[in-house]
Amino acid sequence: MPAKPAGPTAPKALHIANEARRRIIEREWLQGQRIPDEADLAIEFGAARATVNKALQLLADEGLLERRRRAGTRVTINPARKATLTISIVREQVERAGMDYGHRVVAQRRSPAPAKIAKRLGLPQGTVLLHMRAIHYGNGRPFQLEDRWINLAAAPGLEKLDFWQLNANEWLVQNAPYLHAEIAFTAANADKREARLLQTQPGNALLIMQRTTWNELEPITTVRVACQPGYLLNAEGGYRPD
Amino acid sequence: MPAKPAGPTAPKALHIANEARRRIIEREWLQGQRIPDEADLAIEFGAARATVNKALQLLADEGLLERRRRAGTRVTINPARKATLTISIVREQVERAGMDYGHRVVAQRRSPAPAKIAKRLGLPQGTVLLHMRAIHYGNGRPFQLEDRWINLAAAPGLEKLDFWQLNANEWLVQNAPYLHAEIAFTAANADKREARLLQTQPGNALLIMQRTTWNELEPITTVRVACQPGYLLNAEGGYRPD
DNA sequence: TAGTGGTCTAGACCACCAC
DNA sequence: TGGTGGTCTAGACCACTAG
Repeated sequence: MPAKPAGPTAPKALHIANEARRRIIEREWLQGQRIPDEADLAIEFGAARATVNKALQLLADEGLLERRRRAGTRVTINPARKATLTISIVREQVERAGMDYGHRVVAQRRSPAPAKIAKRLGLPQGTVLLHMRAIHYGNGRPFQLEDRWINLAAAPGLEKLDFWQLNANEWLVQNAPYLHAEIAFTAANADKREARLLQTQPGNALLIMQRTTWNELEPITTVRVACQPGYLLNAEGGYRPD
Repeated sequence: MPAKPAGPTAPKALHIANEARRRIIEREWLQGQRIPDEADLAIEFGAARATVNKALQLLADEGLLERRRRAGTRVTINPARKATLTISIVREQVERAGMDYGHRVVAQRRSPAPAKIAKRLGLPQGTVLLHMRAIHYGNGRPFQLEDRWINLAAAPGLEKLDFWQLNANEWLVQNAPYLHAEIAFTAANADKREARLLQTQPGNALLIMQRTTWNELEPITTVRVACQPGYLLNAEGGYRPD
């Protein structure tokens, strides 16, 4: 008899994952210890092995389990805490906060890449890039400063656009999907220009987000975003609730 | 004839995912457009529908596709860029950087929760918590400052421990697994005490990481970590390479 | 109400590696 | 070399919702 009903509406794999998580948290399965193998758990939960596999892979992705062929599945001793940052386009961030969005281009010109930028992109120093700086506003107050370098070769069609009006951020998201990205965060003291543009004082601590993206062949763009003082970047961590 | 060989060693689902990603990136499948349904793709790739499903779910998790029953699968218009932060225990971070790890507890005492902390934990103001501050060192130089509040009720066995010697961070990771976590980043200017402890100047911009964790019943701990000036936090973004 | 994704099952073969 | 996880298949039923 093939295919039993897939459960009322509660994904069985999730149920198994949650139950396994409970056992780990309540120390029924101890750190470093082996847990029963997939076949046994399949019997216990009355599920197919594939379903148990899906559940355990979920926990392994979360870092709670370590799985190896032949060696079995063990509870991780020092689980790394994983968090997922969802970085949407600035406009959506601002609008989600219930503010009116605006943006203004401060500078835009072709310019040979400085050593630092060239290195970050992996391009020869002096390669001509499009350099632009813009301010994103929420309710008329500066929200983020954007300092972006764009590899013209990787963004066909971009030369013709008028970024004085268009939003480079959104154009790139929509027109130059990336394959690989590097993201880093740091803090910096606002310099005079940043302070002026953000309408704050020089020296104030700013959260800096630095992103570089590549397609399969070449770098697309690198951007340094300086957030307004006090900006709190939230990430989602932990596991989904039962 | 059941079960064909699972492919030489190349997971077929990954191959399909990569090919689909290529089609998106190279605009063969346009933003907002519907892509063929699972059954058709299964035929095209000579795979079972379950395999195609796995591949497309992967892309949906990455934010490249939006899938809805009956409506089909569409290419996301403004894909949110997702990044995964892997936050391991400080000692591992330091050691991975090739430095010697050390840590020193600066203060430790029971104390009623200040309003701000109580609110963050969702506990009544004045609840007695364990408050501790510690410095983590790399090669003898301050690496991170940790300011932690622990809910004693959620960490049984903790009262008896000697945190002047033990590493609270690691003890908690090993003994009080959390179910839910909130993580946030911001920047702050070092105050005098922070500057002294980090051996830097007051006013310097510090990257601040603020984490709070809960088990299924109650908050466990909240911690504010101040990183040394110039600290760069790397996240992993984008998609896995082909 | 019919088309699409979501999920499960039973069986199978394979890769890996601890023993 | 055998036990364990990794993956695939073919078939099935169900949930959701666009038309």
